[in-house]
Amino acid sequence: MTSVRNEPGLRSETIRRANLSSIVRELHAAGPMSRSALVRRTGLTRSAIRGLIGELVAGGLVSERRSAGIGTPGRPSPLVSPVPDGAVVLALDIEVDSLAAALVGPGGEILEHVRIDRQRGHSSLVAIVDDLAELASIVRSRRSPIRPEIGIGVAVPGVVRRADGLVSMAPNLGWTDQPLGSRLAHVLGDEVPITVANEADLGALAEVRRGVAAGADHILFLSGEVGVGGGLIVDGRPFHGVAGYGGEVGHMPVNPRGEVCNCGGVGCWETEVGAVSLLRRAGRSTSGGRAEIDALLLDAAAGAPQAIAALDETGRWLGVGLSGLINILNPRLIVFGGLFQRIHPYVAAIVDAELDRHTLLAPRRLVRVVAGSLGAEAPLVGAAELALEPFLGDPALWLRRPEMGPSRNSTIAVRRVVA
Amino acid sequence: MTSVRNEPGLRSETIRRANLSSIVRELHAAGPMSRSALVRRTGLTRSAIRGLIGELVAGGLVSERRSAGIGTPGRPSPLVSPVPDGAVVLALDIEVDSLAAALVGPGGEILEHVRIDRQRGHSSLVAIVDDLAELASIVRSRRSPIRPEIGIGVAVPGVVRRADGLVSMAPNLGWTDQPLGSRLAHVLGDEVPITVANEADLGALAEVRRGVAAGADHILFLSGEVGVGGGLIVDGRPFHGVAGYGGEVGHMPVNPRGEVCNCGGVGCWETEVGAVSLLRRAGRSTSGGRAEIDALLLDAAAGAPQAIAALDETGRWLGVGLSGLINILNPRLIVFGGLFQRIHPYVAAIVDAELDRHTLLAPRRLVRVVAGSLGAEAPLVGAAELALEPFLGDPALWLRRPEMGPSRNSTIAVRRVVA
DNA sequence: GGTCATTTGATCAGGAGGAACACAAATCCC
DNA sequence: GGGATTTGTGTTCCTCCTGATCAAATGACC
Repeated sequence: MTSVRNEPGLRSETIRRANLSSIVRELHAAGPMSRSALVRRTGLTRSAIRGLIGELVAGGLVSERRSAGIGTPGRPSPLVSPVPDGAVVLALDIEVDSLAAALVGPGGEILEHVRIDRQRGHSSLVAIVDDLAELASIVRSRRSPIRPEIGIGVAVPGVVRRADGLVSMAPNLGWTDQPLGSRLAHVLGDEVPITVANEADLGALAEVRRGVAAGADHILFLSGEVGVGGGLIVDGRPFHGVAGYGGEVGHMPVNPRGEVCNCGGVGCWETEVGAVSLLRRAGRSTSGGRAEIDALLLDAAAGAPQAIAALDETGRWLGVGLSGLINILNPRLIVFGGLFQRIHPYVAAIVDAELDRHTLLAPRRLVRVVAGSLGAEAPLVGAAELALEPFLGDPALWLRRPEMGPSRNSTIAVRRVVA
Repeated sequence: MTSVRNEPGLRSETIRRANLSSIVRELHAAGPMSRSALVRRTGLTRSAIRGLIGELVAGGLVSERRSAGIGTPGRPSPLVSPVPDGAVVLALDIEVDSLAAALVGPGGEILEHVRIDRQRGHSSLVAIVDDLAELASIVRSRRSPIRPEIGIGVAVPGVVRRADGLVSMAPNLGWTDQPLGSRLAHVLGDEVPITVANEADLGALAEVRRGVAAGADHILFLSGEVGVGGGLIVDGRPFHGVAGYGGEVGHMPVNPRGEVCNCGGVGCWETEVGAVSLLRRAGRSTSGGRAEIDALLLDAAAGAPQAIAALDETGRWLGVGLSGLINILNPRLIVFGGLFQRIHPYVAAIVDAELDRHTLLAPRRLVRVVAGSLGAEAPLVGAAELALEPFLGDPALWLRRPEMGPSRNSTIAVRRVVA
């Protein structure tokens, strides 16, 4: 039931904000383009674009310069570009075996980037946050002086409550109900909004903004090393259920006679398709991490039967689980990230065959399974996009007023006195 | 990647349309209310509401009348109501064992309603469409003269392509790739838009608009007799993947050693939780349909062990499958419809217990499982809501102009001649 | 190199739409 | 019956986009 809203109704200002947003989004998505291209892509008139661009230029968010002549008749249209320093975000990424920080500018340009290895296994919240803070100061110092970031985005391999960045569960870090968001705010300062999200959700966002899924409306991103995570883009927007817990496809039950999962359930999908089961099937140490997987893939490439059989079996279970997800979600694209991106060449054929067997015909025809294009940096890129989102949605909030002109609202109403 | 759009950019008119829409939506959702209540709920000013209501009144879509005094000081605010004939839709419902038609007015008021029994089993597209046409003419004749409906919504127990109403698969009707949409347009006329959708999708829409889930943002509606269907509401809007095929939760794989499903797969959820498995577990005829289920429930209520055991087993599988869905979707509410609504009292406790076992803690805490409130009419109600949606989204398109005033755009520009 | 077509920027009037304000009307309370 | 309160009414103002017109800059062509 709709109730009282605190926001005011739509008014002229809403239009302006939305139109500014659509210009900034176009530039962010497709890079610098001519003013006339913006006219075509936004549907606004030349006059309107002119006014809006003027405001963005005055506000220091975009710049115009003469475009190099490109052989078309007519008056040349100036090239509009985002100003590199216009809106910079800090992206942080907590992975099972590494930590990373980056400064990212509008258009997704990575200005600075640091990644350090991390011991696999459990670490305290405080220790990780301190390490992240150090990485942040490193990338910041490389680019000083810089205006403060407009937002901070953080990727975590765990279940995250969006509202405050509480990490409800992160088995690979050994975390339960750890207040990552507030701890980060404590260390990094609370002037800048900090948004924490699941790494798979951010991988999905990254691939749909800057990767193979660019511009797709409905995608499912699958990521995982030990655990298996899913990220959903629905109608072009990130999906995350009621509290941000959505997308935990790893704990979909697929095999009631399967193994016990570390979530407490039995036969969860991730017990069949995760790195551990793949390594065990191949007869390898399950504690080796990424190097062990790489060795397995080398074996498979060389034709080792046990390696190939292990990948086939994992591929079959991937197909079984994905079938259910495709039936439920009817996505246009499934993007393999993380571990799955690396094994994609080896399992793609089997996955497709399983999909043919288990998926309803209609949604099957529409979906494709592809490897991601961003590799290990997908969550970091997604974290930047997440932090940038408020800016893209309403850039007017970040317009620096050139000078505060005298208020024109000085009309003094004359009170009429009635007898 | 964003591309050239055909729509113009946002302008003043967009604002007006959106504000008209929000007024009409409020009235549709919450029923008649005072003008001042609309001011509070839309966030618009009194001036704006005045103008907008005036336009809607002049256009014949709403009416104002003095409200009965209700004991509050201040000038009384007139009650704004949708005009019953303002926007009427025709809703059609194809069920396994019945067909229905209804005329539904704004506010969801059912003006006329007919439902007839149907032989369970396969029927040709042509025969069913002819029957629906007859039902349509019956409800129409009961309310003549009436202006033509503004839309027709159709519920089908099958997989439907939204774009043209092609029924890709409807096992219970024996349909494969049947062009229901175009056939209906052929018989009912193509002046009025016809939208066909899956019955579970429409059940979800019905429950979120007029049922237990009123106003919830994220819900999963579960429906089914023979097959099992799911309907999703995501962020308050119906979800239906790329082509409308989303929500087919019945074919989620849950038991690789289970039975063969009529989709060709093995161990689909619906082979474990559908009516057939329930009846078989209870040792009853699996061809009996609804009456057989009712008898089973009577037995269970009387304490018959086999009936109770069968319901328990179905409840366990319900819980297992729902756990996966909750982990993936993080919904606020799961609404049991159709068969599941009827068995809800008998399985609720077991389902909850299974959810406690299999669902991740964080999303588990936020979700509730409830019985639907619309019973067998949920798909029909949803079909009406679906047909009404274009009207709610932009009521300005249905404003009847009282009289066409002389165009004021008669400014004749003087062409300046330059030397 | 000049001319013309074409495309696009610049400028300005116009219109649409909501906000803000003052005032009037209608109701309740005392 | 007077006052407080709430809400409708009417007017003015501001914001923002559109559309028309002119000017500028470029390519194509002779």
